Amino acid sequence: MPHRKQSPKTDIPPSCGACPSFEDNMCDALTRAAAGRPPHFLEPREHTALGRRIIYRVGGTLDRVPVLCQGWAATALTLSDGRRQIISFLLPGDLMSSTSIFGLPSPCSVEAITDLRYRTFPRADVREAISQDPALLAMLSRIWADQANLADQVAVNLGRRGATERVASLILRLSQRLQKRGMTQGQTMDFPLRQHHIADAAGITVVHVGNVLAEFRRAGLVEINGRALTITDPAGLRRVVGMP
Amino acid sequence: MPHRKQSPKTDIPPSCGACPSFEDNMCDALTRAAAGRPPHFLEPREHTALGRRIIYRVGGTLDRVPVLCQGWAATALTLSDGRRQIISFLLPGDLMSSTSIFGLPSPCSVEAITDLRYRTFPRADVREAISQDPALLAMLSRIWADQANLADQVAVNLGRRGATERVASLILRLSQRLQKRGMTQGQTMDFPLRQHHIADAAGITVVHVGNVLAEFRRAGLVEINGRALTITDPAGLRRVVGMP
DNA sequence: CGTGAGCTTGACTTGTTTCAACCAACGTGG
DNA sequence: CCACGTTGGTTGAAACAAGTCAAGCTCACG
Repeated sequence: MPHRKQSPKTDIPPSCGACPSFEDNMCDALTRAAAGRPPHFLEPREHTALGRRIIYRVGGTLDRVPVLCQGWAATALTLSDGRRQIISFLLPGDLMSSTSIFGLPSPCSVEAITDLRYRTFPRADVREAISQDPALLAMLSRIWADQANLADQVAVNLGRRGATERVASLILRLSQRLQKRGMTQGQTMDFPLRQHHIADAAGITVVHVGNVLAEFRRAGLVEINGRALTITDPAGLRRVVGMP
Repeated sequence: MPHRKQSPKTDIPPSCGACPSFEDNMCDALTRAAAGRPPHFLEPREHTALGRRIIYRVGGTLDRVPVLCQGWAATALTLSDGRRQIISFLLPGDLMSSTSIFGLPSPCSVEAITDLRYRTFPRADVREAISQDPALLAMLSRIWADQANLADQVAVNLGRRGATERVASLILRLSQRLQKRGMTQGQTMDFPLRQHHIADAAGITVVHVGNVLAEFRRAGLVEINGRALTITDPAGLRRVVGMP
């Protein structure tokens, strides 16, 4: 049979620490919250996953709270006829399922884009830590608010903007989030997304994504080489989405 | 100058109690949480607002937590060039701004559709009640999960469905939410939305909304008379959104 | 070397927007 | 009371954005 292997030559380095440090990194916060507690309280479990794999299915409940440490993932929803919408991209340091904290069913599936490394914390411990530590609750509320904010932006994008605006805003938003994590080199960043990821996130077809990106390249706005993306004209790109 | 009056012949009845009782009604929950507490703890303030008025602006912070008791409102985001996206419709019993609980800036504006009655609770008290009562925290988490769920559905709708599907799913979702509140009479419900509200929520133009609704009427799916909407063929409408 | 995943390009079709005119209902102010 | 302006809805024709279909390309893998 033809090649079914998912991600051939990858070796995932061991242990956290690759998890970038930034405001509201749950991995950091929970690890710190475990200090001075009984031995196995909040003890994380380490996991890895291959690219393109579905990690959590929609509607499922988890008894551990997962935090992404390395690699890119996406949360998505698929209609019965196969149409797919990517709700958000998960970057290192992101909580992978906020509903898991309260044992509620997940509203969307989580899928690996690249090979991943992630940790899971026992739900009961997380819940206890949150209800005892006001700072943790405040952080959780900031994460919630952030997600709501993002969801609202996604809604305006999908509902009220054209294809070029959507793709531009997607790239800009990713760039900002990566910058916060110190994962950019100047205007260049690691960019493992295939065009079909962009299509499913922007709510347009793969073919059209190709056209839009080609247009951007011709206009000297962005440059994509292999798995790296460079924003050659940040101001121009921002002008595309109407944010001068 | 011509008539600037907003809602001519409305009289808003006094006091809560119109607030429908259903799972996760914050108004109820907070009122119950105030029982057996010092006199002014969690004491609500009553408010009214006229239809079409903006109640809270995007980016603002509130020191009181608002809960809608009567009437319909919408949360919306407007682009600099005037394009508008309605994120969600607020129905009686809904928390009007979940970020207000933690004093975080609102990601969207809140606008009255009909004349409204709503109550606000002091933020500090709400926060204290939540951190002391696990049941309240659990309820908040359910509300938040519900909103995330809704946001995800909105994203699929806007990103991956056509106009007719979007409008149908909008009507169905509203009908379900009203049913939960006991605000429907059979398949008929009070429906104060104008076509431009539907347009801004579904991410299409007013003209096109008119076309889609006319098509629904011709197909015998829904009937709109004045301010009442009847789903004449629920199964048929569900079939439109691909949910048999 | 063969295969499949991913990207590019072009021609054609479809869905949605835009523009425009028109009507009905309603309040308002002369 | 009537004439007027506004809001909300309806309809049709033309313009446009995006989708679909199809072919050809590269490249990494097995």
